[in-house]
Amino acid sequence: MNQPSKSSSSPSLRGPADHDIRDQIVAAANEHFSQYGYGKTTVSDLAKAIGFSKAYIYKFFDSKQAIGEAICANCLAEIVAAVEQAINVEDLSPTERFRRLVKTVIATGVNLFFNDRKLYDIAAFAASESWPSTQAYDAQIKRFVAQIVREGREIGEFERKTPLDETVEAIHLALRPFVNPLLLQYNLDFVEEAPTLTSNLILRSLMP
Amino acid sequence: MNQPSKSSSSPSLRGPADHDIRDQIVAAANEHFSQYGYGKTTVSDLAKAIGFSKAYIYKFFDSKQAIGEAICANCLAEIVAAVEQAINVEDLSPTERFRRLVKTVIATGVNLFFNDRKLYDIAAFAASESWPSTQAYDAQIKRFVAQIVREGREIGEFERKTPLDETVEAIHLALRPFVNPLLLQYNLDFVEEAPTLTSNLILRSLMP
DNA sequence: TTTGTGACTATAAAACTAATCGGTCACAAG
DNA sequence: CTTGTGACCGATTAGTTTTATAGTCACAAA
Repeated sequence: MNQPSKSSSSPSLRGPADHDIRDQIVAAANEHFSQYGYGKTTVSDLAKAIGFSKAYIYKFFDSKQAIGEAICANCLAEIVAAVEQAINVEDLSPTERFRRLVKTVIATGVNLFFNDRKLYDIAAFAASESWPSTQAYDAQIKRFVAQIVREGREIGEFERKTPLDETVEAIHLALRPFVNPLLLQYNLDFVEEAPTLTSNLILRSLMP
Repeated sequence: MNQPSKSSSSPSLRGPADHDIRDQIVAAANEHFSQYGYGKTTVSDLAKAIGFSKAYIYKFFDSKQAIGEAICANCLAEIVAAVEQAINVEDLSPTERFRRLVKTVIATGVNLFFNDRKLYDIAAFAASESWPSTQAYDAQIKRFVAQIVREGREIGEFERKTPLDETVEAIHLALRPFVNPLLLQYNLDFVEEAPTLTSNLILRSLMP
């Protein structure tokens, strides 16, 4: 067996999947990237930060971009977590759940933009290049939408004539300007009204 | 009166509003910008094209950007015209009118992107800087939407509970990714399904 | 007055060079 | 086997210099 044990899902990773050093690299990258930005951080900087040589980094990551991917994935996972927490509350109507989904996804994204701009820039670039992390994020949000719509239909709160797939796809498309980090930055002017306006529009279209 | 007679609406114009030379400049700019792009065209190029000196251009336009504004306005006016032609057909239901609005605005925008990329780039830049031409374009599309929704409500085809303003604003927001040239380029992947999907979603939300 | 220009400047973009950085590899130590 | 590195190469990038260009102005001809 010449091939080193690869991580379960993620590509462009090298060496043992769960390794102390890997976590150290990610931690250092998170600090450096968010402080100086992706472009101004060199791989040597990260190596120095954890007290190893640059070459050693490449035992764990395929490329600098792969490190960016990891940091970006963390970033987006936080948004997903925030949304999950917001909508997974007992005794919430699908309507209310959906409102919260929209509100939280926008608020968390905007927060990232203003309070962690350097990390946001990575996420935006990732979105522009369709990195796996971005696709996973997108898919996760879509899953949340599908879950809420399905529940709403079962309860009888939402209409059932339109194919579920079409509904979910359309909703996802309408939310894209605020879900996708690359697009969000061009829609900041609408961030105040958008949650209510868009939620209302979509919920009206879901009415039985 | 020291101030030269300014054009009625547009700022950053100089000298007589309707002047043969002005049209010549615009014509030359249209050709050069669409062929070589805004950046690669110099004001001297335009001057040479119409057989005058560069300085004379500045008797009619405040800046090179002002010329770009004029060309961009033409561009967007063509989209507006296409939409107008598509929806102003006798005996069309508001529903059908709306479908045509969405379909045409997307198709014309995409066409501009693929067949007149250099001009599209100007429009995209204009959108990113919110030039007056872009704002006017936006306002015009919004007016079309308002007109259709109003008619649909009068006929009883659309619901009347939601405030008209809110409805129009929400629809405009949902269409933005395809109306705004800056955003359109990031949504090309959805250009096939978007018209139907988005139209259906919005029309469902308009149902009485 | 209106039409038109050459000469000028300050700024921005090319062009070029030097340094840096991403990434690899052979090799060493435990 | 795993852990770890210095030396090296090609491609970007940073820094500088040089060139081109946007925009102004004083002035001239009709």
